[in-house]
Amino acid sequence: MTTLLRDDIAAAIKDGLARASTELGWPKVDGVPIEVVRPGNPEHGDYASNIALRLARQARMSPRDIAKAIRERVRVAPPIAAVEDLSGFVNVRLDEKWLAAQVDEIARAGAEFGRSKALAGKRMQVEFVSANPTGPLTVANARGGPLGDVLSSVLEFVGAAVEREYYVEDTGTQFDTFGRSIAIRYRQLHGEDIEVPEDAYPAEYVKDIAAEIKARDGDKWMKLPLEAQAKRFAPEGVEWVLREARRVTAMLGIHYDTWFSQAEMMRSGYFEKTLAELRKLGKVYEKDGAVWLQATEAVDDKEGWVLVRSNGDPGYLGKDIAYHVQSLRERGFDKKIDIWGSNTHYHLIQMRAAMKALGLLDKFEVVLYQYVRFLHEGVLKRMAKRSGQFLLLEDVIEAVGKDATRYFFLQSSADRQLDFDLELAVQQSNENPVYYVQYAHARIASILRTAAERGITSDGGDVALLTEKGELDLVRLALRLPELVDDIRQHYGVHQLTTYALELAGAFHGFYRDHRVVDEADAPRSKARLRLVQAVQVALRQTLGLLGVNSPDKM
RNA sequence: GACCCGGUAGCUCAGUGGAUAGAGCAUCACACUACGAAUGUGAGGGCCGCGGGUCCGAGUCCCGCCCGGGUCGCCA
Repeated sequence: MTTLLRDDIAAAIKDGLARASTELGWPKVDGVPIEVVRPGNPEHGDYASNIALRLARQARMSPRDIAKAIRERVRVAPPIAAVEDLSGFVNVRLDEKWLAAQVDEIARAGAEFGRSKALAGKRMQVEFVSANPTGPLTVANARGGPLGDVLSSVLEFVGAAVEREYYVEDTGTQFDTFGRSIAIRYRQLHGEDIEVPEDAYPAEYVKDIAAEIKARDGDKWMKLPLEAQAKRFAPEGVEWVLREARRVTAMLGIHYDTWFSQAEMMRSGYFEKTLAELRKLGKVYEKDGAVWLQATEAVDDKEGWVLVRSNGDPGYLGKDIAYHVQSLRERGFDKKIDIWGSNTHYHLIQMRAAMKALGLLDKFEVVLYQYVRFLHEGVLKRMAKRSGQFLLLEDVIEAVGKDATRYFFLQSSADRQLDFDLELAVQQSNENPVYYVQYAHARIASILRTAAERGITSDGGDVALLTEKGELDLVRLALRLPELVDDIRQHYGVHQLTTYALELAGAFHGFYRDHRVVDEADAPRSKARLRLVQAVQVALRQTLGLLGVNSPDKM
């Protein structure tokens, strides 16, 4: 399957339109794309096009006449069985023999089903989570995990070479503060009466890190002044955090290709190089001893944003621009997709302005997800590492498992805010829709086992025997997966996969009720239906695979 | 004040400008001596926040307003 079914249908309609246009002497109607959708109402066929409605004004004809003229000229040949026109729509019905034959195609394709080469040859970097390396992963900053991981999987599925990247921000103020926080705890552990200042990280894990250092080195560092200790301990703290991040993301089934260090980027000289380029472009100015980027895209009254602080330290924006330039130029990615929390939306405005100035805007994409709050003592709260108030990702995974955790994050669109109630999540984990989908998969596996025990397999099954609506509707649904994957390639709405999984599983459960698959009295039909449920299983497995969720044969 | 996201069934949410707005949960009533009941069938439940506009057609696009969340730092 090299092209998408809907594209084939659209091409057939376009061909019909072209013929109608020449035969009837219509004015030129170039440039109008043929859109094809799956109508919600089955009476309207398998695909519908609104082309006649779109053309009506321009052609100064009634939509019905246009639709009729097109309908009469669309070539009817598999996969198309019939073309109808109704209220200005051109509706297409798929050929049922052709549909049945797709069962073999899908079952045979197996792990290849749904794949494409749409992005073959493209190198893409998907950067996600990348939380400040100053504490463990919380449910808030973890939301980017499943989003980024599944998007990466989909992009790979359509042929791209994808690198999953965790950007380690191991320079800057927060990094220094983290080191100082550890140093203070270290001193406290040695009996020093020193308070934790307000801007430090107060949480318990900071003590754990300090205790680890003490256990290993004793009072070896006590003679150093605080700032020197901070410098010494910050990288150790980051090591600890990254070790945790690696472990916990792995629990979620996420495996990064690169853990890219900001410090390393700074050492590469890219920061200065990028600054020089921006300066050359005339996008940079000096004020109050700092270096600023001109806010050409500003949506408010700001004139610019700081790239280098007046104390000489590189600012976050400057570093992030340089990091992106390095990824897209030196590291050679055709596209960099960042999965960011919505609190960075102002940063995104700044980044877009910078990327535009540098001519890299078309290679820079961001998926913003809204924040996750959590229920703490009955009250919804935002999480913040610096306030020491958060719900650990690890605790959630341990409570409800990897699959339910991933599914929870992937159910709603990134644009929607999530509220997390751990108690409720545990209580409801058995009702997580992921099990509904997995159950469909396991049920099919069970049917195949039972059939095999009774000496019936799908071998030699003739899918031409699949003629019932209930049977063919399953095929129709399965065939939607490649199109859905292509939608996600374009719009990044990975949550649609969970909706689809639910729909396919539901369709199968309904089919199961009405149709006996294994029937010793009718071996040919059994074989054909076994083939069918195998195809459904393939579609389910492919979908769950993209979601990073298991496809169990037994539950 | 400016900008971003959300407001759809009691709850949680789907819904690429199309034709009669969907699912899960919850409630009620049913269905296992049949391939897995973690299932299925049926019922009830909707001014798609409000008001304008564009369009042949608006839950979807535009404008205004209301409500909830977020952001606007020489932090990251």
